[in-house]
Amino acid sequence: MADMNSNLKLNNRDRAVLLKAPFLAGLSQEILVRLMSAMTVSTLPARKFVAREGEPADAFYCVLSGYVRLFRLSREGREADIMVCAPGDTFAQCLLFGENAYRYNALTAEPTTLARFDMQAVRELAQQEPEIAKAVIASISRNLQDTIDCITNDRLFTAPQRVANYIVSRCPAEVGPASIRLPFQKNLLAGMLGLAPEALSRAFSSLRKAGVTVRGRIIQVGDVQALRESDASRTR
Amino acid sequence: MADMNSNLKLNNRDRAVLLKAPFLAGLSQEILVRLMSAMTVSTLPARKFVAREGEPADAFYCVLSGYVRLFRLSREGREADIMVCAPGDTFAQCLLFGENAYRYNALTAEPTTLARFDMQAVRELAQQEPEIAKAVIASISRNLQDTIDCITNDRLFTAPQRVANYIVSRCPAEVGPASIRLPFQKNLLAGMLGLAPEALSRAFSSLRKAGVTVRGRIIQVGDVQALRESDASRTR
DNA sequence: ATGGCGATTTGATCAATATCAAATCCCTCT
DNA sequence: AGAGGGATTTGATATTGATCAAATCGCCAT
Repeated sequence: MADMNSNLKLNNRDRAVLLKAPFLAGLSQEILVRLMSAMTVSTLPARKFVAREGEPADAFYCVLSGYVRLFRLSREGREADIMVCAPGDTFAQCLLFGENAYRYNALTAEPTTLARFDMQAVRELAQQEPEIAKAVIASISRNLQDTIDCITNDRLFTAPQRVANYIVSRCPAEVGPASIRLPFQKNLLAGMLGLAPEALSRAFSSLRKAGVTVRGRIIQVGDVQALRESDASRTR
Repeated sequence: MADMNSNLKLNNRDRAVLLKAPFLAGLSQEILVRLMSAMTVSTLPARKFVAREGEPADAFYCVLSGYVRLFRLSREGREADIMVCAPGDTFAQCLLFGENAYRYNALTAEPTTLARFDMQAVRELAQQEPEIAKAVIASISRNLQDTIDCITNDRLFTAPQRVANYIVSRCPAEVGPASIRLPFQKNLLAGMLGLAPEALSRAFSSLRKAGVTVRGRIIQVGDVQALRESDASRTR
């Protein structure tokens, strides 16, 4: 990436995200140092490709701030989102011991800071250090679980149900009222849920009767438990 | 599983499948011996649960013969297939260093022989032997790729397109005529492709104009390349 | 606070697929 | 070879969500 701003220094916020990322959390100091020697940090503006489907894969990434959208293109140019990576998420790790080309496009959805891990270097570290191999296994596993959740959501639930599930999953409390703020544009959320933006919008409005109010990025829920158990989450 | 037929001896066919399974292929003799000490073999009749969602996960499995259907249930009892495991496929490996409960149901679709790997034992082996850790990473990665393919298929293609893709993927030749036999009931295939059985049936009949003939489990394709590039694989 | 513009919503329509019911097929067992 | 029964197909209809167009909203820079 020609216009990437690369530097070795992390600001405090990014460092905190990195150390709490599931991939790195729980590793010893010594191991962290070794892993971070295979890492560089860079910041990209919105709408830049981090990776393109078919390109040789020589690095995987951990999002430190911002969001990265992973998607594939059909022959006619329609896009299918695979997932949206938030701070702390890792992507393309599954290419460590497998294919050597990216299997999807990765595009920043907004200005984004990334930790870039050199594939070859980490491959070698993982062979030497069981702790690193374990961290890789754990984080790919989490990825797989999330992807499986995505399939079952798509196949089991309607649009309003998936939206309700998403809202509930982001509410801090299990019961009572809640107010959350979407961390990104509705556009992105629609893609994540496998919906056209119009369908997301209609899903929100169909959730009004379950006590959901939407104003811009702010979503208010009358009662989280009621939403979880509402018709919208049960029909089909 | 009370009615499981457990034995340590593998017949030749099952042994060959096991050694060629992506998870084990390429491992050294010594490592294989150690892994197989954490393994037992068992044969189950059709329609037996190998695992149930929520149950503590103390083993993962490699299919040696037969088929295992992985699926989740909605609250109302509708089922969503996640994948169908064929001989050589491994499942539930992603629980090695993560959750300790199965995240989905696993049900034999027909009489099935399985290699059962003790989770705890393999966990320890993977910590000691980088080669094993590497094999685990590679096979979970493959799993993740397949699951991602599944999502993009669902989101990008219509029923006839997905069916056409499936047929093409199973044809031995890239071009010219082909005749394949479905390895299992159409029921299962429908689930794999995220379709109701009726929709699969209609998809097949809509592929007649692309040169596909179906009689029982036998599928004849006039020209594989034509099918790959047909409208059925391109519309949308 | 205000203007402007991209993002979102709303409306109308259409295409895809689920669902339920009935007819037919095909595999297996005798 | 024939019967029986589950699997599959076909038909009719209902739902869901995509698509295209137009109206409106809300965010951001003045």
